[in-house]
Amino acid sequence: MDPGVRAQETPTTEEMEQFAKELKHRRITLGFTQADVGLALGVLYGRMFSQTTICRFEALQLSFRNMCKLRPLLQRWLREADGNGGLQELCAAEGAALQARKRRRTSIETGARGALESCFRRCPRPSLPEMARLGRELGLDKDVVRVWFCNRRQKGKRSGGAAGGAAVEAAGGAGPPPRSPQQ
DNA sequence: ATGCATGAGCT
DNA sequence: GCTCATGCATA
Repeated sequence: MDPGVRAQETPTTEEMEQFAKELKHRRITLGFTQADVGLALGVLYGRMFSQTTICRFEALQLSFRNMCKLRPLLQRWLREADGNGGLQELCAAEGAALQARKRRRTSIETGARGALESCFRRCPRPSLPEMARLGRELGLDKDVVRVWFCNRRQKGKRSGGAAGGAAVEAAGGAGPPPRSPQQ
């Protein structure tokens, strides 16, 4: 009764950093851009990823759990890519992306950003009324403020660079995530 | 490389 | 509404 094959074990932070570094190096050596890799994953798995995601993976700027999910795919891409003689321009253009969307990116003034950061330090999770008030003071829409706080919290959960935090979890039974009763 | 945003899933 | 995974748009 030898399990032999164990259910996917959680890689250590060191292994993850090592892999991210190797991926980036080989990717560049093979002459691929981050966008190329994202597209290749689409061809190999039917699941495409953006340049942004590949960039964040290499920089360890995703949550540890997210990194664990993407690693197997990137590992296989690495195998395919360098096992091919080292130079293949597969999947050049998948029918030329048809971009009809033109979403605009809101730009928050430097001053307002500083104010938001100050508030975040005091309270990372302000209530809706408070965010609305803050928005009024800064001349920002309440939803812009709400989204800003959401994104700010996410940044604090990144793997790389984030030291002193809890990058290790789920090792046989993680307790229930602490949930604060929001209104 | 990174800021602001969307959408799914959960509570 | 929040968290989480993900990406368009832009610095």
